[in-house]
Amino acid sequence: MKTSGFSSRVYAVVAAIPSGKVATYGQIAKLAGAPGAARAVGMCMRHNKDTKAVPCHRVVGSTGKLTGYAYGDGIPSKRKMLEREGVKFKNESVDLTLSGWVPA
DNA sequence: AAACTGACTTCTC
DNA sequence: GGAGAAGCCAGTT
Repeated sequence: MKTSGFSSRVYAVVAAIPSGKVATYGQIAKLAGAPGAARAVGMCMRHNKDTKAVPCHRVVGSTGKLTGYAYGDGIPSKRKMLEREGVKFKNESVDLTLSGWVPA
């Protein structure tokens, strides 16, 4: 669905996340031009249908905790994919200190 | 147009 | 650090 330009910006930002790194919803919202709209970002991700065009699995919570994921087995599958890309995990959360995406 | 919902974030206990 | 409550933003109904 077209929804709005905001969603398009969100998709663009998420698509810009390099492999082996993860970004938080707040970070994406800020880069998308709507700081604080972390929830809105998550909504777009859920609506997203192109997981390969928009790696929503590289999007995690502020603490690195894996949230949502409407594909595969959900969280478990998401976690597995990230680990495969080289993302460091702390139990059920991502180690943002090592795998946190830092936009240029 | 108003109200509700949601893959969030932050504060306080 | 974990549990509970309040606040924000955009989208959907």
